[in-house]
Amino acid sequence: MRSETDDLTARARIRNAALELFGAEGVNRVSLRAVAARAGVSHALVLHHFGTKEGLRQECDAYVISLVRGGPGVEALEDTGGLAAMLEAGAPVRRYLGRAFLDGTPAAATLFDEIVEATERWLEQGVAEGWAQPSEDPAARAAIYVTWLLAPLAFDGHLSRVLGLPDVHDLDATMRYSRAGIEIFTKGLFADDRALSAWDAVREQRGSR
Amino acid sequence: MRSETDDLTARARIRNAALELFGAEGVNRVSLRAVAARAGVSHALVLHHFGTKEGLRQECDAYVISLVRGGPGVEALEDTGGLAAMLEAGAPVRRYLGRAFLDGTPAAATLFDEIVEATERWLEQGVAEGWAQPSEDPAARAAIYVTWLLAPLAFDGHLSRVLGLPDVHDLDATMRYSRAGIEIFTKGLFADDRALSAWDAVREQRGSR
DNA sequence: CCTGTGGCTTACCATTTGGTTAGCTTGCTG
DNA sequence: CAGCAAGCTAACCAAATGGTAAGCCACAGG
Repeated sequence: MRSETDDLTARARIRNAALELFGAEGVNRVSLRAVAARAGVSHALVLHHFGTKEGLRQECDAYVISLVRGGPGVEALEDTGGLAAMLEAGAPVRRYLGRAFLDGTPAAATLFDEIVEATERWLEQGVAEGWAQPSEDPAARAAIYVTWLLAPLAFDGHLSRVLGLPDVHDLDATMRYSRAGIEIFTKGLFADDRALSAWDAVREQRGSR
Repeated sequence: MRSETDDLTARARIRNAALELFGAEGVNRVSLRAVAARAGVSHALVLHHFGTKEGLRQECDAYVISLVRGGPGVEALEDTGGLAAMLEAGAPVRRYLGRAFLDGTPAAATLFDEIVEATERWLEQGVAEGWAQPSEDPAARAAIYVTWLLAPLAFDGHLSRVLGLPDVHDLDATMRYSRAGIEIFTKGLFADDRALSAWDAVREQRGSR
């Protein structure tokens, strides 16, 4: 197993270093000098290759998004909404994606929209085929569903701490909490309609005000 | 309605300004000078009152957490896991809390743990009383449930954009997506066990490797 | 009237940040 | 070999940031 420092081009090394650091810390908490140091180059080289820090971020965005889109099969965005490909990607990429969605970069916003749209189509199909529950508000449901699948990426630290796991991005950790999620998606969480009724009561109350 | 700039003490004005800005942008993207400007004071006064930026953040943490804990009834953390109080708080407070969880401050971590623990007890009670589904892994389920309730706070921008709403923190917006969430919690998302079966298949496959 | 004391500001400082410039090295090509 | 382009660096810069020092100002109490 060769060291990453040896073989890759400096440009790729910088991109990878940025990917890891941006994903772990957030873009604005990471300085170009930190990226350069991790890549083993001078900080001026980062600018030489990417122009600005924003340029570097865009390169990371494009790279990661290309991984997700061109993942295991072009139909990735057609089944579980591209999220399968995302979850199969390496931990650094996953972390970076989570950060990107949180930071709200334009590229991430576009990707998010795509995923939600694909998910809505997918669920619509599921309803037609009978394996998904119908919904009063399919658009909102698709959006919420996507945010829920992304939630573990956003709250990784808390999840791992609470579950006593070393790192949520470990496959073991992913397995455990995804099981809990699928359980809810399959059986629901509530055994009766009281929450739904309560919500409707609130809606009515507000509507009559 | 008086302007906030008039009556409050400068200290409180600074705290409120910090709360808003930190919540909207994230702590490290906001400078002390920006906070000071919004509060209408010099940036040195911020330091005079709170010592350091970290001190200011801790004050915000403590203030917001006290709002959540001492919200509508001390039993807040006993029913829907303190999240009800959180959602009833004003938009700035909600935004700040979301950021705090994402930034992973120690105080936020403690609060998160409390909420998860309270939620687990609450669900346990629900199972005993028959209004909640049983779970194979109650701890993981409680943790996932909490992250799911927090997800809209984390992905507010994306949610509002996708749903065509001006601001997720508007009550109208909250109503809409929470309805979709409760729907899933009540009816589930999948109408059969195929996702659960697929997960178990993966587990078996991994276990035998 | 003096004398604090607390709220508050101006002026300053060291550090870090993203970004620029000039120049060095290496290797390819005419 | 000349020269030229690409990869790369050291040195530098202006701006912004968190933080400090000194002092102003109002007002309470002796």
